Amino acid sequence: MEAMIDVDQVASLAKVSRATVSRAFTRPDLVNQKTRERVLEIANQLGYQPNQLASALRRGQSQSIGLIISDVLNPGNAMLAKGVQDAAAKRDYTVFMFNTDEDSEKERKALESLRSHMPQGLIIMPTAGAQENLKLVGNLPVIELDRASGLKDAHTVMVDNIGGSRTAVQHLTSLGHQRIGMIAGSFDISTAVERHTGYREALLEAGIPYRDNLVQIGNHRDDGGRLAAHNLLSRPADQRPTALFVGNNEMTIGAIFAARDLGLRIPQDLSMVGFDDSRWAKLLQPSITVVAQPAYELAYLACETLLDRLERGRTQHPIQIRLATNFIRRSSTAPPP
Amino acid sequence: MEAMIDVDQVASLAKVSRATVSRAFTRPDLVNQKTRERVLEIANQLGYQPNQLASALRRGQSQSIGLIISDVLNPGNAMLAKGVQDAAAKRDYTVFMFNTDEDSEKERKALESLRSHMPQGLIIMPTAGAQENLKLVGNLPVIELDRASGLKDAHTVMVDNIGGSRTAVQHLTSLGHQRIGMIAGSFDISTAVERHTGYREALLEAGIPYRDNLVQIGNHRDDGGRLAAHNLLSRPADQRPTALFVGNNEMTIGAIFAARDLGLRIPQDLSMVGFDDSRWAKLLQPSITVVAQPAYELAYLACETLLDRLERGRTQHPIQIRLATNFIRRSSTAPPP
DNA sequence: GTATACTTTGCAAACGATTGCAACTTAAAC
DNA sequence: GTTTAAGTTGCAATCGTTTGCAAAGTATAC
Repeated sequence: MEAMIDVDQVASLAKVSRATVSRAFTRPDLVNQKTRERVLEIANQLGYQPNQLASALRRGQSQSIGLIISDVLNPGNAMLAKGVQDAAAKRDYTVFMFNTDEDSEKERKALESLRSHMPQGLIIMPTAGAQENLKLVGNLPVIELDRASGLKDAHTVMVDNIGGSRTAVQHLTSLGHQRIGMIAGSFDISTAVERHTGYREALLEAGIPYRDNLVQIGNHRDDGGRLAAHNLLSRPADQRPTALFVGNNEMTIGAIFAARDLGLRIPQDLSMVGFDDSRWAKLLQPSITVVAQPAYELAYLACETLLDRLERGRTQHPIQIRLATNFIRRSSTAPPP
Repeated sequence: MEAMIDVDQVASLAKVSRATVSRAFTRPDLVNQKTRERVLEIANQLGYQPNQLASALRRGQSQSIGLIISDVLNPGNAMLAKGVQDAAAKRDYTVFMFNTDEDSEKERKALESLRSHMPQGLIIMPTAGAQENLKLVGNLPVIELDRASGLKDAHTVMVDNIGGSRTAVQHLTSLGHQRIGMIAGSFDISTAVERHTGYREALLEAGIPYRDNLVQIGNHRDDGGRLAAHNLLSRPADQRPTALFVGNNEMTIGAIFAARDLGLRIPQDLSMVGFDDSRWAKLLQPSITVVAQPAYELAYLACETLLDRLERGRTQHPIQIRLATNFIRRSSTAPPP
């Protein structure tokens, strides 16, 4: 940064004290209209801007928040990042973003790094190790986004995973499917558990017995989805599921590849519903039926909630918000063969 | 943040001065081995971590950099963000990220906001207004990523757009195409100009006259691509291009939709090559031939270059790096009908 | 023993803002 | 005119570090 200009330079040019300059910026009501204009004018000419670092240090408010997500490369997460950024920017906060890649150790490092920057709050998509890791940040206001760490009294902003899954599976049962497979995420993540619960509930509701061997756990990435789908789909035709419900977007890609590998046509031979909408879901032929999440709104809301909490003070009870999902029927589902 | 522990608390418990505690962390060589261990031990017990704000203020080094990209929702940009983040994290810098959405006004605001946080450097994917906006940050070390603002002596890290486009169009001409259309980005962005240049060069090389009416300018988004493609593809068969080269990933989506709208089969009726690889390009049937960019490496390199420059001091001459693109032939190209 | 060099420590002044307090100015009330 | 209140300003301490400088301690050489 070039030779920074500080309050004193503005002050001396405006022939006032350092204090008055500061107040001209932060407490307009406390300084005479005329003086204030003069100060602002000079500050502007000099290109003066208060040093956020110094200000933050003195006031104990950094005007920034932390954002920890699993991986911006996942479009859903990118959406979350954007939502948080936009909401923060609107209220003049800046955000420090970190990626964990689903790795608790990276999460810990991120939290350590974050801590020293004195954020005023944190929005986090917790990894499996978050309960432990979050101790690091003491009583920093935290909002858990998209999933829950399991921490008691946590503030959470999530979607209705159970309801979303149930709708998806209801759609399949109502088409007449009986053998519906699921590719779930690993159960140390709350969303995976909830989506699986929704699947069970919908089956129950339709009077279809739940069968363990129709559920495969994947690693949340496409290769995991492909493996899991292979496992389910390479069974003899009378045991093979006629429909697949996949727990997240990346694994859905894997499942599609698996179906192609095995020469199964969607939706004639196999119906498919994924969780999370995406660019390609709409673009593929057939386009993929999905449970869409309001990711942007979710993140925006989480951030607003956090900032409200910061500015208006603590709330008594933990805030727990659930947003509804949106079922989008496309062309990847049909009655069973 | 909970009641923060500061140097003084550690100091008094360790029975040393504030200065020694500080040095135990930052200048290990200047403090006695034994003392140092004791201090660190106590600091650890207390969960002490130096306040980055205070440290940054005193040292005049914030240990952070700014990152301004156009839109993290674009997977290519998300990749850039990730690359920068990873490179920065590895060297203990944190990054402030802002999105401009290609809007110069947002860019200006981002720069203002950034400035007050005293970053030590900036990596920016400049908008059309960047030349003007960048004046705001004085002589802050800047690296332009992915495209050039046009500023004299700027440091840039970009891909070989001309070469990449040329290869793509050469591929088309070698298949026998004569009427090759292009959907270009708007020419106030350097990449759009360069990609168009590559297109011209390849045509020239193949002895095919350049025709202005085969080039359409799109708005970089899918709707722009769709519109532009409609314009080119709805011409009578003997004037309609038999192949399309599209200047970025989003517009390629639009072009694909347009082809579908018009009932043109890819690649039988129309060959298509896009710039930028993506999830869906591989997934679609037919899969799309593309010019892939090493986005992650590009960003990683840009960040390392910036940090080197910060730590090793100014370089004499502006750094200008070009990385090669990677042509990936898939199934969307074939000889003309 | 003293002189010399080298480690190791502490003191106190920065960094650039904000803010409680007190002093001063001006206007209003009587 | 004096008293009182409200509106403006400045002084100086403070936020939590880092660091130049000098003092103190320790080791080595003579």
